[in-house]
Amino acid sequence: MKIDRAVVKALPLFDRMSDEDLDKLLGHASPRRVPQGDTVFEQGQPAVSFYLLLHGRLKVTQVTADGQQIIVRVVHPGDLFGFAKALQRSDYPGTAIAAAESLTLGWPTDLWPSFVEHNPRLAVSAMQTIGQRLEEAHTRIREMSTQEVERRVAHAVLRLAKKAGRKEDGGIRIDFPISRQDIAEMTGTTLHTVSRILSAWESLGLVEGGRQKLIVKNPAGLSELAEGSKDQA
Amino acid sequence: MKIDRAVVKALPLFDRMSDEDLDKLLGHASPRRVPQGDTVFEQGQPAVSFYLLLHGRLKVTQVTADGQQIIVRVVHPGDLFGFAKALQRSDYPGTAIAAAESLTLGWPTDLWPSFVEHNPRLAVSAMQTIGQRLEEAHTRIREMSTQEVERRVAHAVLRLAKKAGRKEDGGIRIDFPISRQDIAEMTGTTLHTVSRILSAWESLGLVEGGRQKLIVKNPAGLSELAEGSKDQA
DNA sequence: CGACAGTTTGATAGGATTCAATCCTTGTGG
DNA sequence: CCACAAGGATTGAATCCTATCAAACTGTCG
Repeated sequence: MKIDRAVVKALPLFDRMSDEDLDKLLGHASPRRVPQGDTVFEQGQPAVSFYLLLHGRLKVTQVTADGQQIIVRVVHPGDLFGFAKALQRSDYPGTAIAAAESLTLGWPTDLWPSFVEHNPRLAVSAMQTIGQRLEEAHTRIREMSTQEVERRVAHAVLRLAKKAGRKEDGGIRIDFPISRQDIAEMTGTTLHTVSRILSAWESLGLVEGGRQKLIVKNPAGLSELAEGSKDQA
Repeated sequence: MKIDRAVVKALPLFDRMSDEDLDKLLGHASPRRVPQGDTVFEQGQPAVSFYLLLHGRLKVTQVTADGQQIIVRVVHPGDLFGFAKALQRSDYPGTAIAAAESLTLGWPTDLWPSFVEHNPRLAVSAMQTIGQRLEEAHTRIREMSTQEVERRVAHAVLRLAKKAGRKEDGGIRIDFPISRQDIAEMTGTTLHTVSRILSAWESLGLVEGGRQKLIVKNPAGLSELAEGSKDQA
């Protein structure tokens, strides 16, 4: 399969890299088409590769010892994922599963250290990426510590709309199949509660739901909910 | 104030650095004694320096828009902290306050990029550090999503015992002043609930409480609680 | 047109927060 | 050295949000 160099070059992570270096990088990369529902790697497997998502959408999940599942994060096009080696561990901490048909680019994990040492710029960029992810994690911790479920769901939906939203007639549609269960696993609640909340929102005209479908009709209204306007009164 | 080079050199983050480079590094560092209750930096301030904790104990807190406070993490001796620049932001995301009298080493933030570019090894180490922190954050998210309060508190206490425990007559003492409120802010609950839980544990002989004091008498018993033995039955 | 996966909705129970009051402990000042 | 202030901790009672249990519904796919 032919890899479009321009696509990769457009990503912030690689934009400072010379064409020469980039070609060398792409020379080692293996593209892979991932059908919906298939996994790129699974929790506990040895980390043999790290990846870049070119197209589609992935969910990274973790299963706890007692069988409960959570969604750690959603991978959007342009995101690097599965670089366990950078986290100083030899196996993947989670499972990456395609929420929609996806296209990934994979490199052998062994190449990571040499990449980083040969391209300090890349090292800095990668570190910033992880840093941002850390901040997102802290945001989530903060939300889960201090906010009730409805606000957390509001935040999660707004984030999805921003990261994976596509404008549509009178609303922003989440551009990949997403279930109530998924949202529940992102916010630390149950699908029942999510369903109730979305139903309530739908009757308020804030969103429009459906089977694995979600359209935000009134982002401003949702934001108000998310920010907890009740304190302002 | 004289800085003990050997102390710094012993840290994993710097152990691969040459004496020469290390001296250059320390030449730019400013040591600072931080009395209990004082802050090293505060949330929202411009990130002028990044730090290393040599001695003592710090709590990194965040305050939400509506005034609620959470403890993001506890900084232990040997930990790097406050490197907001690496997270691609110009201000500190949280406040670092001394839980006990502490000693820090600070460098101007501007030096960070040059450090990293001149010492790829350091870049890798730093990235691993952030990576570990990310994992910790995910662990916390997972716990908050799936576990009831008592198990979360058990985990938090065990972590504290491991990171800041000091053996004592028939128990492991958390070696810095810590209140129920602190534990509540670490686990996303209220001090009341924490107090009730600790009281219950004390009557079971698992811990011994007191004013800003906590001694783990039976780590194994606590672990059992933390792992959720109820599912095993 | 079944069958299944996803969704909705009702009823119930329970864990945790909130509100409130009291009790300790520690440090300070007279 | 003792008393008092002040922050910290404990405990009770009531409430409420959310999970759980349970059942029915519906859109979609083969």
